[in-house]
Amino acid sequence: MANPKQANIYDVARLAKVSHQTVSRVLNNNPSIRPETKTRVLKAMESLGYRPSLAARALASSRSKMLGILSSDTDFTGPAAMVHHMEAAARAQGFFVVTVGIDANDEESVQSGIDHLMKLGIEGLALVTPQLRAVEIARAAVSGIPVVTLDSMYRMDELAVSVDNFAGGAAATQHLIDLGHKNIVHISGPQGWFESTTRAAGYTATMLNANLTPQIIDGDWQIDTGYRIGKKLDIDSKQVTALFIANDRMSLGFMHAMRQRGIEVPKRLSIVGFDDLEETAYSSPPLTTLRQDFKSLGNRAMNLLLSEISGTATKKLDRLVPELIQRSSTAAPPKL
Amino acid sequence: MANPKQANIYDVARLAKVSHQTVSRVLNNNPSIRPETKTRVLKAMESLGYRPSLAARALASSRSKMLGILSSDTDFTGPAAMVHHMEAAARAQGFFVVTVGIDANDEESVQSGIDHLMKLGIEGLALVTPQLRAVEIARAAVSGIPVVTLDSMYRMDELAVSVDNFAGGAAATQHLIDLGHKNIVHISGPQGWFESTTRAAGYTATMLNANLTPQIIDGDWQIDTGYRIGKKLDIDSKQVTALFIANDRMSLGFMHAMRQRGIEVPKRLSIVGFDDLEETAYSSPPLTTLRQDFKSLGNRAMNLLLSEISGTATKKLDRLVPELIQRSSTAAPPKL
DNA sequence: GAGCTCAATGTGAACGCTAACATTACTGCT
DNA sequence: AGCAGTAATGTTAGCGTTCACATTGAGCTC
Repeated sequence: MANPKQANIYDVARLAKVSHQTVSRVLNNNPSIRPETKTRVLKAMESLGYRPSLAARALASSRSKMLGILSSDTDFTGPAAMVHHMEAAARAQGFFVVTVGIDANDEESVQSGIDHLMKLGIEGLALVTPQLRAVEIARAAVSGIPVVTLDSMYRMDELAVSVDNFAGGAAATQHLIDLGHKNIVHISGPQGWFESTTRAAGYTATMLNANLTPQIIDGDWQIDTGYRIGKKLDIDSKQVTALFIANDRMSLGFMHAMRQRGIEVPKRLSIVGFDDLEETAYSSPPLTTLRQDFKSLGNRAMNLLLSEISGTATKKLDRLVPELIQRSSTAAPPKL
Repeated sequence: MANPKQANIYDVARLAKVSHQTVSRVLNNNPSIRPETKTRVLKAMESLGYRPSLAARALASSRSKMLGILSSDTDFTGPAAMVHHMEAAARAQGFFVVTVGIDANDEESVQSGIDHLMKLGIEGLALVTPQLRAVEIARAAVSGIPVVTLDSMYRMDELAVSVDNFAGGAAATQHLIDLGHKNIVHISGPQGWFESTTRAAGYTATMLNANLTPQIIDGDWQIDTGYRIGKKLDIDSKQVTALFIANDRMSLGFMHAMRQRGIEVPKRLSIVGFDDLEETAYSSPPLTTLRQDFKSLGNRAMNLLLSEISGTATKKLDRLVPELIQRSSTAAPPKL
């Protein structure tokens, strides 16, 4: 209970009647230590309430055990879940994670976030910033440590875990085509996001492949944007019967507009979202969407990074395919 | 561009033709340094690309510049937003934040999370874990550094920033009473959460004050629980006309059940939620709820913690009152 | 112009660990 | 018995800062 002063490695050594180096060996699980000695040292540590100083260790070994995560849009469920699971995975291996939230559209913010992390002497960095520009800045500012990107497809020679957004976009579109829809509109995410362009590309390719004409409306992920587009979209004269909307939040806003306009989903209009937010199963109607496994994404990314740090890396890229969750916002098209 | 070896304080000193201590003084903004000397040193740093070693500084000064956040339910918007803004506030003052995500219902998880942070030598800790038990464990395991709690009301002599959940619960209830409702049911959060009990207390007090009978159904924050309660709640024979539901997610689930049962909100039943999730404005119908300002909450908590660390603390407690956001899920009761 | 003060800077040690090399004490072999 | 070889442990020297104290020299007083 006494806490006059944190014990150091010498205090432990003295109590265990060994040299401080032996204590250090116990600390680092050096195999050439007699089990008997080891337990003696362990006991001494215990009785002194010894805690190794990370700072001293970092200074002497120049390994900080620190990892950085640069994350934008941390308030959203997806990034938050990824970051959360990355932290857990890192902690399981004794690493500390400093997460820095940035505004990915503000280069200054990205740069200062990176600087902050570099000051720390991180051993690895994870980028949870889908915006192209932010990734570029980060890559340029960082050298000498491995960098893993999540949810992006920037350069294939780097470490990356990505969702196969192309496949997701294609699956969404194909699902609607299979139901018999021909006039399918896509509301995309903002420019400059990997997810946006890739989902849109999956949509476009699938439409063309079925001899249908792609029609894309630019969105920006915001729920309100989905709502506003929904309010003014000319559905009848264009005979639109289905939409693939690039994320669930816009879909929720869009469906709200449909309710207000008295347009029935899925009777008149089918809708497919993307993300599988939790509330999406409880919306009116429950939304057909593509599920992303953020937990797995985070875990894989962190393990990639850790294995690169420890030099045991085998593969450098990992990719997850989103899964189509079919609910009641999609049905066969109406006869027009 | 060369990067043979990170320059240290002696390299800078040599180049600037001063002693290493003078460099250190420049680093720490010591006032007793001649401006002329200072710029010379600064220039030397610049040209060497010097970066002070945090580890060495921590070792020598025993100040780590590290802060810990212990956070449960990090995937949810509220905690995620708080953590995010706390990090930003800390970074603005040169601190590094390590956020550890825990399962607050698993004592083991709480304990190991704390241990992890203590190893780091954090200078302060923030608890974003509303569960009573987790806060207790944390308080017990930590000594010698300031601890701030968010969103809780554990011990009034500690640092804490809390939402006045009592006032929030009371406001929600009063709003329904003002509309003319008498038979108002409350669906609460889970046992063991500060928010749960306090919101329920605000409800109960307000009901009693109006000579009405409180009726509480136990919930657990989950959207599905709201749905299931909604599916089976006996509304007619009990002549329930309004509910105050302890959070928005349960409200969303509940309203979904109402739609399925063909019970109109707010015509037949008024509903008030709590949190003001973003999607809540776009639900069917848009939900009347109580808004919590997570950004402000996070900022205030961090500033409280930082001022305590630097010894400039003035006040120890801060409290925010949630704001009633009136939308279309509440109206006057029907004539039954 | 000797002595004093104070501002500006320098010196050496300490922080708690790891790295690299040194020493000890067994074991087994001839 | 003597010696090599090796398993187990010890010794010394940094790592890059800050801290406490020492030194220098210019400006002032009398």
